[in-house]
Amino acid sequence: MTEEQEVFLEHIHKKGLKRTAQRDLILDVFLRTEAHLSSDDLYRLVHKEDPTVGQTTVYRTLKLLNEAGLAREVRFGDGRTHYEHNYKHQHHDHMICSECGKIIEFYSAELEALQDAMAAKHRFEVSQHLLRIIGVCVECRRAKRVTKQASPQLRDRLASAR
Amino acid sequence: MTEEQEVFLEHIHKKGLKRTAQRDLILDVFLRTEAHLSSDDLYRLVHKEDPTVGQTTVYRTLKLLNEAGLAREVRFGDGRTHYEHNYKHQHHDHMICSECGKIIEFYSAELEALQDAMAAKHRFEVSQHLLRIIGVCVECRRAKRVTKQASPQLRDRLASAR
DNA sequence: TTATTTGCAAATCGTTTGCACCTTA
DNA sequence: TAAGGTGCAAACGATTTGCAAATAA
Repeated sequence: MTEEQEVFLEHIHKKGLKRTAQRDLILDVFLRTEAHLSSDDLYRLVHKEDPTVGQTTVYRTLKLLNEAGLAREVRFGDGRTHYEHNYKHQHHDHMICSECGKIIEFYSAELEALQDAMAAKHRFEVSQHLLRIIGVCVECRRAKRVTKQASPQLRDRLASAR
Repeated sequence: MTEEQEVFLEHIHKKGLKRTAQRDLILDVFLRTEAHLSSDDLYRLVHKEDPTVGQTTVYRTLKLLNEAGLAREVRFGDGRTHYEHNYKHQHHDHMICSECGKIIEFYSAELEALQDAMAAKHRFEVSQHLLRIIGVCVECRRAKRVTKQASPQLRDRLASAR
C-alpha cells in the first residue's frame, strides 16, 4: 500500500464514501503516469486495463483525487482540464511550447517571493498562484531555424514528421 | 474618430474585410466599458443599445478586436473567456478575490525580468506570459474578521448582504 | 439492508459553424 | 455585382446530471 493510497482511503473514509475497484484502478493508473493528463487521456489508459469503466467515473474520481490533495487541476487554456501529481510534489510553474505542446516545469524561489511581496503590497491574502509562460522551446526553435534554410523537399519532410 | 477606431479600420482594411454598423457599435460599447467582459457580458450591453445584434456577431467581433490588438483574451479558469482593453495598455497581471470576484491589476518590472530570466535559462523563447494570484482581498478579509467575532445575528445580516 | 457508486444517455455551458438572406465596397 | 457579414438554429466538445441497476459497508 503506497502512501498515496493511504491518503486516498483516509479521504474516502472521512467523507463517508466507499472504496471501489474502479477508484482503486483509476488512482493506480494516475499514479503510474507521470504527465499532465486530461480526464479523457486518463480514461483511455484506464479503459485499456478495464474496458467496463466509464468516462463519468473517471471525471468523478479525478475530482475526488483533487479534493484529497493527490491531484492538482491545471488549466492550460485549451479548454480541457488537466491533472498533475500533487502529493509531496513541490509547487511549480509551467512553460508551454506553442509549437509542440511540450510542458516544462520550473520553480524559482525569487519568483515566489516577489509574487508574495506584490500580494502583500495590495494587502491580498494569497491562496494560490499560477504562472504560465507560453513560447517556443529550444528544440522547436532549432527546427524552425533549419526549416528556414532548408530546401523545399527537406521542409516537407520535416513538416510531415511532426 | 478615436485612435482605437482607426486601428480597427486599418485592420479591417488590411484583411480585406468590411466595416459594418454592428462592428462599430460593438467596438464602441467595448471601449466605453472598463472591465473584464465576457462575450456574453458585452452581448447584453450591446443588446440594450441595439436588440437586433446577435450573440454570434459579438463572438466574431471580439476575435477581430483581439487580432487587431485592441482587446486581449484572458481566461480566469471559470470556463468563459474574458476580454480586456489592450491598446496602449501596458501588460499586467491579475489578483482575483475568491470571495467577491474582484480583480486587481498589477505590474512588476522585477517579476517580468525574473520570468524572462527563467525562460532564458531553459532557452525558451517567450511569446506571452500569464500570472494569476488567487486569494482574498483586503475588504473581504476585513469582512471575514468581523464575521468571526460577530454575533450570529450580525453574521446572518452580513451573509445575506453579499 | 441501506447508502453510495456505477455507467449510460440526456442535459448543460460556452463557443463555433452551416446556411439562406442582407450589406458593403 | 461580388465578396463579406449577419442572425438563427444546429453542431460542438468538455463536463455534469438524472436515473435505474449494482455494490460496498
